[in-house]
Amino acid sequence: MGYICDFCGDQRSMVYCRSDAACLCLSCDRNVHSANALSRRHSRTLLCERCNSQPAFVRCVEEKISLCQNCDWLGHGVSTSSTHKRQGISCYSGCPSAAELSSIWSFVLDIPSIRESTCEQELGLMSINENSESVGVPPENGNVSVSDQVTDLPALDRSFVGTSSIPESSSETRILDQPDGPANECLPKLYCPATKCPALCEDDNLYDDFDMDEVDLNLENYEELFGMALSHSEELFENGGIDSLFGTKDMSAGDSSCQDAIAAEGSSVGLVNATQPACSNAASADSILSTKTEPILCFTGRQAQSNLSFSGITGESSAADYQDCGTTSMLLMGEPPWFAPCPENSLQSANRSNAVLRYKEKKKARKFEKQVRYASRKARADIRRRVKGRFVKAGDVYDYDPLSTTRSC
DNA sequence: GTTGGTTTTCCGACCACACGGATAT
DNA sequence: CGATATCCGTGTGGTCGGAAAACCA
Repeated sequence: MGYICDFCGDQRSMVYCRSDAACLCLSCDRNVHSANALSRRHSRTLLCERCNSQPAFVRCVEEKISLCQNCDWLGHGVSTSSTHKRQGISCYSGCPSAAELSSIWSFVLDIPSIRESTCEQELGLMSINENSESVGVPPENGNVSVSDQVTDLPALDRSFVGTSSIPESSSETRILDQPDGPANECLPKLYCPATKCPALCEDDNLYDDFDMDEVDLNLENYEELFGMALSHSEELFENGGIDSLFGTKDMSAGDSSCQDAIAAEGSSVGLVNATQPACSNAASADSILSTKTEPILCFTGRQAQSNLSFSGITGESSAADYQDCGTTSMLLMGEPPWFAPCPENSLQSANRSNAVLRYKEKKKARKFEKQVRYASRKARADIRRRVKGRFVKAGDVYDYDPLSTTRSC
């Protein structure tokens, strides 16, 4: 596993894609993730150079090696090597060029295959899910931000390995500890711990059953259904919280993405509302984490409600995703969702009904594309002869031949 | 508004067999 | 300990049939 590219099986794998759970060489990474807009959004990071199977999240400056959390812990948890300087490794999406990769990972200049990487035509499509604050955004590269900040990762980072506690990175602490104020209101919006460091959640079984890719989190549906936080928050209060939302009959089991999406959003609104009066200290915030919605959505509250942070579940979700979601963004911005009731409730109700209608239509038209895991098997199945749709033994009579559409009987 | 019959939609099961992972040698 | 052989579970698509939903009188 690992080391050799999962796609071509030839080149040495360099990056890890969480969405595909695949180790890829740079060439295949570029090819695979330039296929379409969705694949471009896959969050990738360097592959751990020690175990060659997990995404790296730090670069040991002393040893010049990229390590996943586990290997970092094994290598730096004890002995004198624990004092090694380590540099956070950024995730990226899109199709970065060699220059862009070099800009975010200065150390990759040591790796010839990256120097050789070319994808100039895709310049500007890369986005970096940064481990630390952005320090510059080259105009020609849009949403690329760069940081080579070297940090000493505190022992605290390792303490949650194998536990179900919520990861708390140093950067998180840095953000959350900042004083409240207008200048900081935007920080939670940009902050997404799981995105910044996939490895932080990698060992956390808490998230094993939740995969953003699988549920295809559709933020557009959020806005359709939850465009008005007020009406929903009121409904949640009236109906006793998120359970009523989970029981919505409109949400068929097959449409798990919408269900999960709504669950996530509903949880965010509902929980914030329901717990807001008591959510003024760390203890109350922690209590949120113990609710049954924990696997779906995590909150990391530290100080006041304005510091409530939205924590993504997997590295796949990016800050940009949340920026797309008006309601969530509002929460992230620290604005109280329980703002004064609007006198135009009837109008909002009508709008909401329209939104639900649009959602239903959209849902009806929606088709889940089957994902083929093994192209070779598909190729074989495509040419196999059948009888009434069933495969038949080679040489037996058949009534359908995909190749010639002829019949033997 | 309710009921019963008809039509439409949805979804799981079925088939053979190459492939890949696990295990044994 | 690595290489090879063997075993066994998995996945693939078109069609069918039953269940559920939708529709209509």
